[in-house]
Amino acid sequence: MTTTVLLVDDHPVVRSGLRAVIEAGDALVVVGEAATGEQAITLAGHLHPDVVLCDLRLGSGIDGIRTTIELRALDPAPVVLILTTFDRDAEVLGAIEAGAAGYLLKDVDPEVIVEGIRRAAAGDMVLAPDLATRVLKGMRSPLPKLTDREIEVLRHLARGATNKEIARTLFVTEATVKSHLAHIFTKLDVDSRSRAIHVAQETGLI
Amino acid sequence: MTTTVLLVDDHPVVRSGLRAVIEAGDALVVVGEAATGEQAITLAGHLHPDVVLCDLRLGSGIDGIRTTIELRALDPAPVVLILTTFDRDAEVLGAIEAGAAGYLLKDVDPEVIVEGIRRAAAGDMVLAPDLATRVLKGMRSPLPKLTDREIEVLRHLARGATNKEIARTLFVTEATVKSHLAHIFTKLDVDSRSRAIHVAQETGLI
DNA sequence: AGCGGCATCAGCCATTTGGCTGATACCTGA
DNA sequence: TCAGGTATCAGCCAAATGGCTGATGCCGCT
Repeated sequence: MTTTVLLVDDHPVVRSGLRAVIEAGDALVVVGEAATGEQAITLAGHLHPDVVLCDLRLGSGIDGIRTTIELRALDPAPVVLILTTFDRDAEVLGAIEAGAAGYLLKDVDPEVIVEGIRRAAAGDMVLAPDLATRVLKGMRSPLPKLTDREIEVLRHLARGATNKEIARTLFVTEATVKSHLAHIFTKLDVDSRSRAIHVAQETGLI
Repeated sequence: MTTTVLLVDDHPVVRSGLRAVIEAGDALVVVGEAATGEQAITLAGHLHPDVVLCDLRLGSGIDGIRTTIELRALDPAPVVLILTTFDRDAEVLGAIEAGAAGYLLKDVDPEVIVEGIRRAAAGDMVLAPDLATRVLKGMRSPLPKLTDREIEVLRHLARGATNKEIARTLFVTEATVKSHLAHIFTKLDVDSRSRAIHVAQETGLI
């Protein structure tokens, strides 16, 4: 019984590499490739692959998490395995919550990827070893929930804007910006804008 | 006359993909693969490839620019073609200054990569279209040269450290840290730590 | 109708940060 | 030997930042 796989990655080169790696064995067969999340959803609806191997970052369109959610809503729902370069906490959790069966880092050896797909197809949870603890850690101290406005302020912060500049851009007073910042600092458990930026980038909040 | 190519990328999957893409035609042959810059330099010294296709980000070891410099110091020196996902100004310039014959973005189609290698091997300069203007723009305002100490301070800055913390870590007084920061700010043409962090990240300084 | 969350704003005050000027010491290369 | 770059430190001062307390209006949910 061969397992069918759909590849989703915005880089043609990576797709070629995955295809080469996956088809080197004979238990897996790549039935399709998609460059965007939208394409992946359409293709999966037609091809009914057993497993979808999906990059988290998909360029301009919808991201891997959104794609995962849509894929899992299909009937029959494919097993979704997330593949990515970075191991940001927020994204690990996001992917798992979205219904992904696991999470592989791109810098692992081919056989690990193949083995991951095999195990995911069998219904196992697949996590890169150094990620398992991270996920658990994340479970213990769930990501702080920032409001949309706070995220917006955070983005300006990360671009190096001063309170005054942020205030001007958002058409509010500096007092308001300071208020948002105070909340952000509390939620992120930091006490300076620099560290807030750092934490936000670390956890993938922005 | 076939052109020999050495692949340098820390992701096995990407190497597989590049190999598949490159060897699809018959004008190019991949003679080796390296996962790190150090490995690339050693291999290039033995294999004497015509072209080295090198990722800018190589994980933990030396980066693509450093690798380029070392490769260009070999005799005979291979043509170095930089491949990467991001089009950061600093890195474009850095790579060109380091002697790279060009710069390709990873998200292009296979044939563009093959064509790029062919042209680089022929002695052409290869720049992704949307990068040419960027390079020229960058030429006008060359990258500021920071000292080692300043880079060190900048890293701590980017991790959100206060002046006091940086001072403690580096075993100097706060006055010294402030002095370094003043120089950094002047060189980066900014006036706040947040913006310094942003510029440093944008330009790939850290 | 009331409660909680959110976005908005204000004032006060201590700390941090950044601009400026200037000094010492070391090292390297002309 | 001298100039220039680097790293180190100091003091002064203005501006930005962060902590605190508190207030208003809006919206959605119960």
